[in-house]
Amino acid sequence: MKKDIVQELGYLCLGSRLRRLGERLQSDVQRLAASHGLDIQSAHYPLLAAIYFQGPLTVGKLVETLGISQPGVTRSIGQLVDQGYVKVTRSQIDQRRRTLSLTRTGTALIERSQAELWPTIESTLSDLFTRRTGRLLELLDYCEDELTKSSLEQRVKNKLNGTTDERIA
Amino acid sequence: MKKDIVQELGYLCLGSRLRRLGERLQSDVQRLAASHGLDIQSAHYPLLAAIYFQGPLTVGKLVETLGISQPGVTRSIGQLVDQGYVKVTRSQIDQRRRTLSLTRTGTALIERSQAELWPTIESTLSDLFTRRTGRLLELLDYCEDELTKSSLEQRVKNKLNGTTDERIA
DNA sequence: CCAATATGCATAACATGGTATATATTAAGT
DNA sequence: ACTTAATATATACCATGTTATGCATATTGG
Repeated sequence: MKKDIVQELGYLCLGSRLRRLGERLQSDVQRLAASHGLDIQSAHYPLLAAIYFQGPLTVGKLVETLGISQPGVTRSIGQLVDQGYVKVTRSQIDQRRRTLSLTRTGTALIERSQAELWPTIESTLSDLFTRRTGRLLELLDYCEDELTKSSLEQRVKNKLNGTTDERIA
Repeated sequence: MKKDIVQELGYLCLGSRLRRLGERLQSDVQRLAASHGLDIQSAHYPLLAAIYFQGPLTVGKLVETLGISQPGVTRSIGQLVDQGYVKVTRSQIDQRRRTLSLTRTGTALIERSQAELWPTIESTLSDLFTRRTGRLLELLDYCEDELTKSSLEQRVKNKLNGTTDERIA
């Protein structure tokens, strides 16, 4: 690997590296979902899952549950409503509150994802990220290199095909 | 801590969590810089540092060195030129290439940052992130909680004031 | 030498996060 | 009851990353 500068700067590049690694994983998950015919942005999974597992929630509860900013939740919910996965009802007792629940389509999406996709992703990432090193930077180096050699998407597909390929993973 | 859902979903939330943790660190570093009178976006440090340590570079070389996309580099460089930290010269031999070097102001900015800011950030983050756990998710839980209790910014300031406060750090 | 390809950078459009602030509704204090 | 404060959500705008694509300049093959 090159990027001597990144390694030399060490923790000073940590913010940018974490961010980019996160974006990379998000887009891999999204591509995987797409290849299963699941039309979803991976960043929306946490919202849908929270509603699925905890039942109807308000925007504020979602913010609390997920630790994302309120405007972020509001926008994501807007998109999910447009896509028909979430429906909104204004509370009768408090007209400010908007209660969010899954539509039939939304529920189906989550159930299919949970059955077909999540376990493999979970297991692949767990393999990749569970490493003996306690030093984050080394773990980060390792994971970035590995994901460059073979993306999460590729790894998941290999796993599904039984091509476990331990030489790479 | 709440966020049971985030913990329950595990690696499925990893992308979003890494990304947001990264953004948080970036903005803390930026606030720290500002409080030292250093007018810089923290995401630009890697670019400036690369030019500082390796001498004048083209856009393409920066892309290679940092592992960031070319449009990302182009935009950041544009801002750094506007701020007067970087100057651009078109290569005589190849008119497509743009060579980037630091201005006097840019060099001063890096040298002051290196002297006054980077070592403390490095050491604070190293303390925080060097933990015995090999499981990334546990490390992530730990770091998110700790940074919620006391931000990187606060920790660095404590460190500079000798308020080491090992109970929190 | 000229057409075709390759290279280096720029531009456009999007994704996903953030903060600051506006608006609407409810709750509270006098 | 009526002003004021608090709460829930929405809107506007910014930061930093990404792909996809355009355009100018270099290089190469016939």
